[in-house]
Amino acid sequence: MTAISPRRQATRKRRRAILDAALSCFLQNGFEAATIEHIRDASGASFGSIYHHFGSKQAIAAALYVEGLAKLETALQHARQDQTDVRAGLRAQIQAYFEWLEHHKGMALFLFRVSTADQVGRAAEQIDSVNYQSQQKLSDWLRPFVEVGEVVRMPTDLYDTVVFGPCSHFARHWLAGREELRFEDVVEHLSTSIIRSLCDGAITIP
Amino acid sequence: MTAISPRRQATRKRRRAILDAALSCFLQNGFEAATIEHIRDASGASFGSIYHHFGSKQAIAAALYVEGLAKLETALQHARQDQTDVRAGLRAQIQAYFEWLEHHKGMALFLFRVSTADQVGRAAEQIDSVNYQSQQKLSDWLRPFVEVGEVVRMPTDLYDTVVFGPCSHFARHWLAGREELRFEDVVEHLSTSIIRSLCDGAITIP
Amino acid sequence: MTAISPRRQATRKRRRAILDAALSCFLQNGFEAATIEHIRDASGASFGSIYHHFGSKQAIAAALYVEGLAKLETALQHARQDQTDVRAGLRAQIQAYFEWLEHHKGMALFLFRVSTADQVGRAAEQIDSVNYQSQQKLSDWLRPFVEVGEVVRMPTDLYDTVVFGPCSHFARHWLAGREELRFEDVVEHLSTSIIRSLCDGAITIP
Amino acid sequence: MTAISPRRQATRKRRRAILDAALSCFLQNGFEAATIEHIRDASGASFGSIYHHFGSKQAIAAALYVEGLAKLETALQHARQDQTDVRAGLRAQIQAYFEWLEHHKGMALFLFRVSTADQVGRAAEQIDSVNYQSQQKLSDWLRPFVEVGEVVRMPTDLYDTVVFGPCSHFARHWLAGREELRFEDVVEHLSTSIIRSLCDGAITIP
DNA sequence: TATGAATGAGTCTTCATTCAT
DNA sequence: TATGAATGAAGACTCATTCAT
Repeated sequence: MTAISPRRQATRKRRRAILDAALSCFLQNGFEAATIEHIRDASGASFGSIYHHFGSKQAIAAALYVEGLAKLETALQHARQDQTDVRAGLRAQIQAYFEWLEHHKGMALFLFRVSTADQVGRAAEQIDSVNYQSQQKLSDWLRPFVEVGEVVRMPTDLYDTVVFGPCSHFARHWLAGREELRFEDVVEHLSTSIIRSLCDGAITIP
Repeated sequence: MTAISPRRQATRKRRRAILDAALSCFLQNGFEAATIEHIRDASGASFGSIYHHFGSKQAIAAALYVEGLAKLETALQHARQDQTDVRAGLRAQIQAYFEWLEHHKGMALFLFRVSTADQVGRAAEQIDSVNYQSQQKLSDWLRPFVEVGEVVRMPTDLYDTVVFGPCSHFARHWLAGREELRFEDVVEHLSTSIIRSLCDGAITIP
Repeated sequence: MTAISPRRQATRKRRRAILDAALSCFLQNGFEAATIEHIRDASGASFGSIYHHFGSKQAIAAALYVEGLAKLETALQHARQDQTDVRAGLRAQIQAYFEWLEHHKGMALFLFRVSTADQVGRAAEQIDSVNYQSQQKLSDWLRPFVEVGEVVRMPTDLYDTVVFGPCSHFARHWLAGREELRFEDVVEHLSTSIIRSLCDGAITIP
Repeated sequence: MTAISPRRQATRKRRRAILDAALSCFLQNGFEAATIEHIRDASGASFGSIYHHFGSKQAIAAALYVEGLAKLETALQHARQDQTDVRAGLRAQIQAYFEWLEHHKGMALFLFRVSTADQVGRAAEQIDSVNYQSQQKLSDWLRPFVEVGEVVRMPTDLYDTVVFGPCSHFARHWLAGREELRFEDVVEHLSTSIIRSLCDGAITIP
């Protein structure tokens, strides 16, 4: 529909190339160890071009982070969509979470690293905001089930903790290569465990 | 009892001062951004002295990490000790975990950062090992309860995930200043939730 | 009279905008620190446009310098014009000098800076020439008075020194914000002082 | 008397070498064009050493400026010392001024450049202060003569302007190679002119 | 053991200028 | 004429580490 000028098109490609190269470089040896020169070589762009588009190394990482988290969030959103059964919905989200991780290992590793990084600096607010929104979406989806008593009531913030706490904990170890369990088993066990922690014993409407 | 020579005493003090200064510096702007010069200024030691005692910046961080994790592990061990009731035992550990965090915020933050850092380098093995042992101790404590059917049976690795996944997830956010819930409430809710996920529905010997 | 094509008109406006923006930028942090990008942002022109009109950063500064010095020279010329009394004439020039400075602080500061700059480069000759002409005009105006003995005879070059040396010296300090004297007082004192140094004791035709 | 440790001695030499090299480099093509690498090559110090001792390129220039101005000030002080006759005293100072310039052309040029520079930044206060003190010393010396009516009374700040305004004005041109007058003549003419502007017509005690 | 001057490879970033559209 | 993406050489500055005293 919307015609995109070839100029714009080229710009977009450049940004993409830089982001991809940067992710690869950051994963190789970490953010600090990655140099703009590496990114330049990997992306085919020039120093000037990189700075023209992003302004700083930090900014590249931030852009990458926001993009990655948005994609993960989208995957979760898809899994949640149209789920009318809590248990099935939770299971679907957990499965989607691990599937996304499996298919985007690099980005996933990057997300974990950045989220605990000490040097997000200027980008911190932006990142906090994305995190917060993500948390909200889960609790929004759960609310109706809480209202009808199918899910235990607790402070809103904690739903994210209870659902994705175990998932991310395991994922960190797994991405670091410290786990060798079969993926399906983990999804199965954690789903069961998480569902139990949220739904069992909740007042069920008879 | 053991008489400590004043020489040894002084050495110990120096090391302590350097470690404390280093932790403070690492927390300020992160490991990479912290410079030996900052640590020197904060500790009162000289370049030479710092290198005499630790040999490298990495080594300071490693020493700090091992020390911190050991202390946390000790706290958990204390909480587990002599607990014969699973639920009470789990609750005690979770409470101990959060209490320790509350009293050692700086160190806790540092531990989280290092554990996901991309540049642990030489210290990686050491760190992995400490992590692994910590995981084992929890599952060792749980085993008897699993045997008697009070706790759900699942792959050994996952107990750590199910118990400390939610705790650490919340703790990360809390340490980053993104949470404002009362501490007791969190312990209460998470304990209940975790216990439910592990114990409820398990075959209880009548 | 002369009809100016709208094309020309636009061009002139652009040049003006760029020059004004450039002066402002140069004053902000100095010639070196000012970037074409700053000038672009301040002028509303694009990189390409700026280079189309001026060709280089140096050239912008040179254009600005020549324009400024010409204006100052014009002001002095006006003050000199038709003055048949040395003392009144000197006083008028000194007053004109300070008045111009007061009304063109930015440009004045810029002129001082460029005139002592170490990097005038290509524009050096042009600048020297303008300076030289200015010096000549003063001594030309003084010559008749020297001939009749109303003004002390000294090497031609020194008249500029004796008259504008004190003025510019004070002006530098004043523009740098290091002086708080009332303007009229300074003009008064310096005029008196300068006139005395040039005229008193000169052989007056009875 | 005071024994200086060889360590201190070496440090002093290093600083000296760096300052000398820097002055030479700054004069070559100006402050901006001079690179730390040039200074390193010219001084024999390393990058690190230069930064260890001065911290920044700016700081080197500032140190150089303060040192230079202090030396000039000392020369003037010497000239003033024990002068009980205003005219002789003024003449001595003016002569000292030009002699110092002649023997320290490089430093003199540097002083002029820095004093009108636009990028003194952090060092600005320090420089202002030195300038101010220099001004004060002249007016302090003149005060007694003003009191007895041998020198015209005017705002304190203006004495510096009236005396050194013409001198520095001429010196700038001369250092820039735009003047070819014999030195003694200039001193002679300017002294006479300045003395006349300050002393003639002043109420002389009969 | 303590001190702090010295080292120098390595980084990020800047910026005047060009040129295809 | 206008635009702004691209270029890439160049430079200031950093910092872990060493070592003579």
